Amino acid sequence: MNDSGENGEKKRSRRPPAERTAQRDPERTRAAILDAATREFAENGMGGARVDAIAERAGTNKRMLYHYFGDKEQLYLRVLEEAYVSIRTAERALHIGDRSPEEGIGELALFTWRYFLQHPEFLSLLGTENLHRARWLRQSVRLKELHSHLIGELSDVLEQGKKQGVFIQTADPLHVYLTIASLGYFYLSNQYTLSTIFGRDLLEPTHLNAWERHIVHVTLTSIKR
Amino acid sequence: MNDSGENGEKKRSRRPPAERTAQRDPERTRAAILDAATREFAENGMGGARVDAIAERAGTNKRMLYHYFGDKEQLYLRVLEEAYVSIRTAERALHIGDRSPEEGIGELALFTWRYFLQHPEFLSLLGTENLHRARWLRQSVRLKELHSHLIGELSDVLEQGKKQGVFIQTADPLHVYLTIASLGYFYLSNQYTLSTIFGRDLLEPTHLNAWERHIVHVTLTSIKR
DNA sequence: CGAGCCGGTAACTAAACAGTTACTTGATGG
DNA sequence: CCATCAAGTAACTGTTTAGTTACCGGCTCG
Repeated sequence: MNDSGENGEKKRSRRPPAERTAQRDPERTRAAILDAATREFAENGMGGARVDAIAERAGTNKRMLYHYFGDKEQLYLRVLEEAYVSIRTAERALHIGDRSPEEGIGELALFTWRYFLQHPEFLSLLGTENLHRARWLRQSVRLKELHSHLIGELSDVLEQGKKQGVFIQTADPLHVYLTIASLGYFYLSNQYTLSTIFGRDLLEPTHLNAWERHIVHVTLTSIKR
Repeated sequence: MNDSGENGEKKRSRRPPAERTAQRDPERTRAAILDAATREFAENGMGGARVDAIAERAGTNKRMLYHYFGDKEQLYLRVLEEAYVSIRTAERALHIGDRSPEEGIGELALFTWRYFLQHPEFLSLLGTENLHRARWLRQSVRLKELHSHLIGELSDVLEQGKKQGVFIQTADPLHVYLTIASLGYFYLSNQYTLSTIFGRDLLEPTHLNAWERHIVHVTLTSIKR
C-alpha cells in the first residue's frame, strides 16, 4: 500500500509557482522541523535562532511550524525535551550495575564523554537553557523521573563498591555524576575559547584520547580507597 | 513635516528645551556603559542583548554608546577582554609557587572556584562566546600572553612536586587547570538545569561548601602519588 | 460527484531592532 | 566674548523578525 514514487501525475497545475506537488507526509514534516530546530537553536541560542531559518532548513515554511508546534518557545521546549530523553535513554541501556562497581563507573564516564562528543547540539542546548535560568525546562513536568532513575542506579553501584571495600565511604552519587559530566562538558563546550587562549586545538584526536583517559582516571581515583 | 504657520498651541518642537544639564564626565559614562553592557550581555547573550537596554542601564543613550565603542560587536569584545583581564590579574596575585606544591594547587583550585562563584557574569560570557565558536575572542590579539603565564607558573609548581615525589610523573599543567575549571564551571553555569532535574538547590551554602571541598579533593587525588 | 478537510504556500503586518541624524548645551582658549 | 568643539539628547530610518491571513489543490467519504 505504500505508493513509492510518483503516482499518476494528472496534475497539470494552472497557477502555483511550485509546480511540483510535495508528497504529503505530516510525520516527516514534523520530524524535519524538530530536527532543523535542534540545529538552529544549538547554533544560535534562543535569542539568535530564526524561525524563518528553521522553516527553510526543514524544507517547509513557517505556517507548518506554527501549525505543529504553536510558537517558537513551545518548539524550543520540545527540542530540549527530546534531547534529554535521548541521552537518558541511551544511558539506561548501559546497565552499569551488571559489571563490577569499578567497571560500572568507568563505563558511565566513557559513555558520557563519548555521548557529549557525538552530540554537540545537546551541550549547546544545555548552555542556552542555563543562560535563561532553566526558564523553559522548569515548565516541563515529564523530565524528573527520567533523572531519578539515573541517580538511583548510580547509588546502587556505589553502595556495592563500598560494601566490597573498593570505594571510600563518603562517595556520593550526585557528586560522582557531576564530576563525570563536568569534565566532559567543560572541555567540549568551551573548546573554542580554550583552544584560542592556550594555542592548542583541543579537538585533535591525540588530545581527545588523552582527555578521555584523564576523565576515567580522575573519576575513579576520587572515589577509590 | 513641520509646516510653518500654525503658531497656536500644539507646535510640538522637535527639540524640547534641555531643562538641566547632567554634569559631564566622559570617563564615568564610558565605565557605566561597559558595566551595563557586561550585565546585559551576561544575562541575555549576544543575540538577546539589546543596545537600548544597555544605554538605559547605563543611564545614558545609544548615541554615547556608539560614540565610545563603535558598535554592538566592538562593545561586546571590550566586555569580554575586560572579563578575562580581571580573572587573570587576580590569579597572578596568588603566587601559587610560594607555598608547597600541594598547597599551591589547592590554593589555585579554591581561588578559581570562589572567583567563578562571585563572578557569574564571567561564566555567562564564556558560554556566549563559545556558542559563537570564539568568533570575537579570536580577533583579540592582546589575550594570549595573559594565559601562557598561567600555564608556566602551574608547570613550575608541578615540576617541583614531581621532584619532591608528591606528584605523579604524568601530571600535566593544562590537564590540571582544565580539571579545576571544569568542576567549578559546570556546577555553576549549569546550576539551573541541574537543580531542576535533580530536585535540589545546588546554590544552598551546604551544597556549595561540599562541592568546594570536592573540587580540592578531586584535583589533588588525581595528581598525588 | 462534490463538499469539506487537511497538508501546504506565499505574501503580509505590526513590532522591535541596530544604527543615524538633527539638534542643544556648556566649557575653553584665542 | 565668541568661535569651536566635545558631551549629550531624542526622534528618525531601514531592516529584520515573530506571527497571521488568504489562498491552493488533492484526497476521502457520504
